[in-house]
Amino acid sequence: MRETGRSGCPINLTLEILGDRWSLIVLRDMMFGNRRHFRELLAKSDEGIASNILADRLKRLLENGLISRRDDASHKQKGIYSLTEMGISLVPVFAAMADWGRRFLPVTPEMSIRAEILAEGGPVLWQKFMSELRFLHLDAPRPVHSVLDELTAAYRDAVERKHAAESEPAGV
Amino acid sequence: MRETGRSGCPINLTLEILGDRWSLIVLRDMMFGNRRHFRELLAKSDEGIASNILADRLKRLLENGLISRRDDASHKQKGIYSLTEMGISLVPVFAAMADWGRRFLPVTPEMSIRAEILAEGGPVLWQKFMSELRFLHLDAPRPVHSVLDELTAAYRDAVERKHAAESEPAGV
DNA sequence: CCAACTGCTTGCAAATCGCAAGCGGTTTTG
DNA sequence: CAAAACCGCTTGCGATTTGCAAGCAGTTGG
Repeated sequence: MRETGRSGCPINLTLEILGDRWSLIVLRDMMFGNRRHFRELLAKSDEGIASNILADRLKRLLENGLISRRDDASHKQKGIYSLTEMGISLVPVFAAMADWGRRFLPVTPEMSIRAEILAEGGPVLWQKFMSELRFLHLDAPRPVHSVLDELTAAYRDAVERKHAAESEPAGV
Repeated sequence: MRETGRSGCPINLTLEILGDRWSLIVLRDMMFGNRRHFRELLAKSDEGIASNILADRLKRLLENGLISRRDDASHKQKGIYSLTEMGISLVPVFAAMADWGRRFLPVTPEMSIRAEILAEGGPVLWQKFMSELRFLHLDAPRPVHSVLDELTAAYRDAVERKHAAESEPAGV
């Protein structure tokens, strides 16, 4: 996308790789939604990325070393995308961005519950989550506790509470 | 730039505001370089933003509440841009991005010294820095210690060391 | 055999980008 | 006090990127 390196500033270099509307969305879905196939990333996204954009971003993320790709043994056409250590290391960035977003932007409660947990858990929880991602995406041993399950369960609870509240008569 | 909100996810909403190549560059220069005028942001940037892009980004950042603008009393044409609390609160995001960039991308040593200090200082240092930014950009009282001076001094030392090394004969 | 699905590409109009020049006005300089 | 420099910001324009829809060859499951 961009070929001319402008400066050696770490923030600038980070933005040259991730500074667009979709790259971090793709990584978010891989990281927090455990979406590993093209179609999963394409269809199950709340934001609706276009297929050509997704293909382009996956290519760029591959080239930049944030993700890797291998063939799915059970399906000759499927490819499985995995986070690399470089991609997994973005957890603190996501945590900081999500915490900022939930404090200053009109987020929905059920979408911000995971950001809240990550903010409260702090770096200790982030490290646990990163260990789990190394198990899911690399060949690291399984950790004793699943942060992803915890986050997903909290999200589902929030969605259920929302639906329950919506089906109740107003004002109760 | 973008008008359709896609989802209430905090990461998505953050990217709708800041997910482009230049918005965070502008905020970085205001925050770490204390650049407050249009021309300062235009000319003294290592990356060379175009003037129309800068004007557009300043407008968007104003609309989204990340910065404010007031007239410069000493110069009828100048406007002074300041970070709001919303903008100052991006310090942890910058720290996380800068730390990630310096670990995985080909940064130059003198440009990454500040990222290193911020990473080592952790949240305690970030809070000190944010207090200083509230003094510089809002009407908060002056803090006892200047993190910005510390960062700037370290950066200048690194630049001087670099120039000294370059003027030496090779291999010494 | 066939419908559904796989990752991914193509075509195209619209939006955005980077670059250069310029604008009316203000401040500094000689 | 006039010329030069500077101020924030806009305009024009060609090149790139985006969003959207459709489609492709190959694979799988019923």
